[in-house]
Amino acid sequence: MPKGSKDDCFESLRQQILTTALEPGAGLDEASLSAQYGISRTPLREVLQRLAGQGYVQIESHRGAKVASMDVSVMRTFFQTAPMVYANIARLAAENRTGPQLDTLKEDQRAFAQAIANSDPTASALANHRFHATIGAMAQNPYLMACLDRLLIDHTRLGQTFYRPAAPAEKVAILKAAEQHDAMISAIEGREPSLAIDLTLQHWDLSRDRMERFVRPDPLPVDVIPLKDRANAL
Amino acid sequence: MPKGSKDDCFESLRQQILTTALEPGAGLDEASLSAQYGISRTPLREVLQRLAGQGYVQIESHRGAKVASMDVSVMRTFFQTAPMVYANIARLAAENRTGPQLDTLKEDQRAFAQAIANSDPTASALANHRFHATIGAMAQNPYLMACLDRLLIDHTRLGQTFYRPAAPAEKVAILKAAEQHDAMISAIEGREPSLAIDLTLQHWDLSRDRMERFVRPDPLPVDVIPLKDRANAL
DNA sequence: CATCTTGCTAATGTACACAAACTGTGCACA
DNA sequence: TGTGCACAGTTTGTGTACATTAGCAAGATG
Repeated sequence: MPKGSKDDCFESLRQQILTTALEPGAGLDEASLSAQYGISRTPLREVLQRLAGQGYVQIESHRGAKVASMDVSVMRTFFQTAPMVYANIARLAAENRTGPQLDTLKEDQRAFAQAIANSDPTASALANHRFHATIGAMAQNPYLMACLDRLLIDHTRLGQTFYRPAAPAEKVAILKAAEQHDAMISAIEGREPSLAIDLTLQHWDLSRDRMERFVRPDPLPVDVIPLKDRANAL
Repeated sequence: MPKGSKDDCFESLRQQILTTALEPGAGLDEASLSAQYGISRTPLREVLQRLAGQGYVQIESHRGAKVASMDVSVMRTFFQTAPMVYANIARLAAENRTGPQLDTLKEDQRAFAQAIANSDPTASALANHRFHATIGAMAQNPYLMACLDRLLIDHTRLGQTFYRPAAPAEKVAILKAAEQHDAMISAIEGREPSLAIDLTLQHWDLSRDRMERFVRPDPLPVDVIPLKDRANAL
């Protein structure tokens, strides 16, 4: 799909990484990517370097670029760090948000609701990502924003890898998440920092529980096998 | 000074930015820089992009690169954010530090003390930067590290702009800072997170007071002008 | 006289060719 | 049979020429 635009390439790669269409650790070949997007290797390399600067990819000298990995040690750190940063971002967003930013946030939420209605998990994940990135922008804090960006990358990717399309609880959870978004919008619009923090932490708990349930699912019932068969097994 | 190495160029620009030899907002011309460091424009652009990724410079499309600015709104955010991040980094560093990292930290502190002994403010600022960056590495938290990196850039630059070589209090303060570094090393070595946090916050208070004193100095004595002259003025 | 248009200039952005480095394979030798 | 080395192939890094764009200044036009 030759498009010719560098920004298109950047966005495409970014979204593919967020949706794990490009899996963590996947190699990114300059030649094939530049051919794929119809741009030369020079601007493609710039795209990769920008992605590396924001934590999407890792570049090793003479070994090319890889999608940022997500091993267990990173996950541990993620769960340790996210709530603190999210809470502080929420506080600052409630204090510093501007009118246009609030409009953007509501638009993000509309897109999120639409994606849920369409039962499109990829689109909803990306819309959710944008929603939280917009809250980050409201905080007007470039330092925390650098941290938040990286957290959101891994959060969105974890949400994808832990997504179970078949589970009915999944649908309930995402609808509840959408409700929480609405409440967060109200808190930010009403400039209520402490409420925004509380709602954000509740939102985090929901997301964390969803992921934990995936790692440590409900054990299978032990008495599925009838007693008579159990006797036979012995 | 043609050196031929890309990393040299990166380090040189980085240090010049940290020491404000390149002032915030200063334009960075590709052609002259590539000539200066004896590398072609392509690798130089990569250097600038890497610097942009870490927050040292800002790149605008078709307008080239500038040293990251430091306006008042950024400063406000800096003072708001730094203590929280520093404290959390200190806690994690005390919990997660490794032996080799501790050696590096002690080496950084030696270099800092040496720079103080030599009365070299530029070298001591860079050594101090490395000291705190090493503590950041100990925390093993890539999310907070991204935040810390940006904070340290501005912290080091603020320290430079607020430096008064003539003030005797300055010498006292930097010696006290060195003592605090030693205490922090002990706390990290002894794996005492809460102590590390306390010491870090004390260290922050010292640094903040130094900078505040610069902005809001002690008022000049009002009775310097003898009374008789004052009568004449009327 | 003010404002808009238009062309020039100096910078950044792109493409491509060449150089350097890493990886894997095959062969020789212990 | 196992180990080490050398070479080839592939991929990344660099240099250079060319294309494109933003900013500015001069001129035309209302």
